[in-house]
Amino acid sequence: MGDAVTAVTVRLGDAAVELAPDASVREALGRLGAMRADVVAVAVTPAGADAAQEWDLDRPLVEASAAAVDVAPIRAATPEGRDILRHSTAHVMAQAVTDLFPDAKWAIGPPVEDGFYYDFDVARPFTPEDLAAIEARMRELLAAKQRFVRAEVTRDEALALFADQPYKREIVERVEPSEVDVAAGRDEPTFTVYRNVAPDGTEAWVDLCRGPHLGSTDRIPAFRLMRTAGAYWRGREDQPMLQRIYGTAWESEEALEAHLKMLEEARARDHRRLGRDLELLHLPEELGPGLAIFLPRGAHVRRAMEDWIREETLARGYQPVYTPHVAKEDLWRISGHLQNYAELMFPAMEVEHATYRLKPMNCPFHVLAFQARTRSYRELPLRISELGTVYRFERSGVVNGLLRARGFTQDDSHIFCTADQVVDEVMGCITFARDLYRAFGLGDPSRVAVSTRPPDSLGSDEQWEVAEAALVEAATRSGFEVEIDAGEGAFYGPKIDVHARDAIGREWQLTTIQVDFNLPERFDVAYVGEDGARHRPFMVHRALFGSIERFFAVLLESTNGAFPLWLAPEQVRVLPISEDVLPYAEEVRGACAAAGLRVELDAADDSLGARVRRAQTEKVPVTLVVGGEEAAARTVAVRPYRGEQRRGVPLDGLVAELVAEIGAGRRGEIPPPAVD
RNA sequence: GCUGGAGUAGCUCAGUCGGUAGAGCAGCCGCCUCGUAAGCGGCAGGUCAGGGGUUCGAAUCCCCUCUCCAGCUCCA
Repeated sequence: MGDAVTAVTVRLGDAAVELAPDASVREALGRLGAMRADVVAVAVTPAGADAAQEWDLDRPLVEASAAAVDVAPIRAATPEGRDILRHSTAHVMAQAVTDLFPDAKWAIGPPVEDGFYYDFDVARPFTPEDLAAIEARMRELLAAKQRFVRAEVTRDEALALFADQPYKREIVERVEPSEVDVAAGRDEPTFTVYRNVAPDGTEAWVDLCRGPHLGSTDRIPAFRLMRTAGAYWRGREDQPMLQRIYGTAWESEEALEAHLKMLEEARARDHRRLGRDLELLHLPEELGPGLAIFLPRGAHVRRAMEDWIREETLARGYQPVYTPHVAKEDLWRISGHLQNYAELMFPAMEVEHATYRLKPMNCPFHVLAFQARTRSYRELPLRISELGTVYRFERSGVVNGLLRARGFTQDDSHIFCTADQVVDEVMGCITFARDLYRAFGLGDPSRVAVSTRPPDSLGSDEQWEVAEAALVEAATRSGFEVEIDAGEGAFYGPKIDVHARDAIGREWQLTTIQVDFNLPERFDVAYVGEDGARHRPFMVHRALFGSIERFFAVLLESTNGAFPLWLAPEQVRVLPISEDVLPYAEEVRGACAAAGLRVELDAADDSLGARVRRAQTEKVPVTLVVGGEEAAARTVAVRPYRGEQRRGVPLDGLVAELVAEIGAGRRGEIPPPAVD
């Protein structure tokens, strides 16, 4: 390094070309036949380096400080390419904001999933009219064909350049020298800035940025400003609130349109809308935010979920308990919830000189169940389980239908076990979670993450280390690649979160498995060991659905309300073609009901077409149309929600078929259907 | 909790300059007796989120509160 390089060999796959050091990577790609209009940047790997760097197209080869480099074009329609495109669009937006609001101070403007944002400190929040004006100004800047020009500066130069930009100065001041800087013998980091240069050579704007960027502003094919939002500087509540503008940018108008259409569809999939339209849920204002009523159709689905988990829980050796919804404050003081969790608990209720609290968690009750009598090591592992409804006073801004509620039900279990049983027990929970995801059509877990010790937490270092290691071992031995979410554990112990991906690709955290060493200590929980002495058990807490309500909402949005047969609130609908076949239609309904199917007869005074339409829009999995032909032959015409119609299907055979499908569905043997 | 946006019939939405509210769907009643995604006609349905203010007059303008949405923060 540092030696004068006279020529650089540039390789792309099998092709190679030798160029002068001052040639740009753009030129190199051109010579290699890999330059296209949609190439936004270049992945450059200097010989000997183990990772590629993203470079601007106009950056000269000499800056690689290597005699040979590997290059690969980064195209707009790739995740990396879109990030660059969006990052550049964020810069253009900041320039437009500065043009329209000269006093605006800039914070950060990164690409994010599906778009970008930029945070500003401005005198007043942006209005929708401001957004339209900013977007219009951005279109002028795109047409102005400003080039993005990269430059390296020192810390002092950067501080001088952004003398009137306090947030940029703060960023500059906080940066430590990177590994690259250290390797190059620099004790100060190098900063990069990007100047926006107009075709006439004048500098229109400059921003601190790691890059890379597009060659020029007219290379942004399609963008849209989406919305404004408040956001704390550096994401901390004690910091000033900035005004954030979200936008999105894409490689083509078509891609932008497709994205906007997808957003529209996601809105239509909202569980609150589906819950209302399909008469599953009722979220009236009279109840209060974060509280829900399950209407009969929703209740049928929920019961199917609850029946499944109850049966499986018993089959896997858990003991059921029932516990109350409130308890005296003393209990919450012993458990530590009043000290550590008070802001999430509903306020106290005074009753006959005693103070009661709604339960935010089921754990203390399960501990009391364990302590109902002296426990022997022979009883361990003891798995205590219930569907326990808890109430948490969530801050008003975070409540979100069933996904984030103030009252919700956990399929909650606490496993009391010895140290050497922990790994097996946690593995059992992970396997259980996998089986549950499969049965409910979510496929296998998409992500398994162990959350480690957070800053404010109870317990000793040794306890945490042992428990974290046990969780990692259990997840690994269950066949999952474990990710570590550092510092994300609960205050009372580390946890494993099991995530699933829904039908439209969104990831949800559902199952949580936690080790709790707080409660056993606080309640002085003990069992009598083989040696006759008292021993402290480990306590593993797990909720597989997470929350029944939340899982229900995820399932509803994932299936778009078209539940698999075994979960559907109404599994079969019978439609008589005319009044004279009503007796046979009744018979069909009766045959289904006798087999345990949830079935309705729609003999309303509407045309068959209207009733078929109603059955389809209500997403009933199986519609049976019966007329004279069917009555005579004791068959049905089957119209499934998805798939082909079948006529002349024998009634008995169909009922057996549906019963078999329900069994298979419950056992997780039916793969999820195509996206509805 | 914080920032912005919104709240009109069960649902989706219109309502101009401040002049006391309308459509489609759903519901109810009647006609039609029907072969696979909307047959026809009629009726009823509103404290315009709630409260206060300005005004001769408020869905419309102002203030407060509640709720919802999008974020931030937080989380199952």
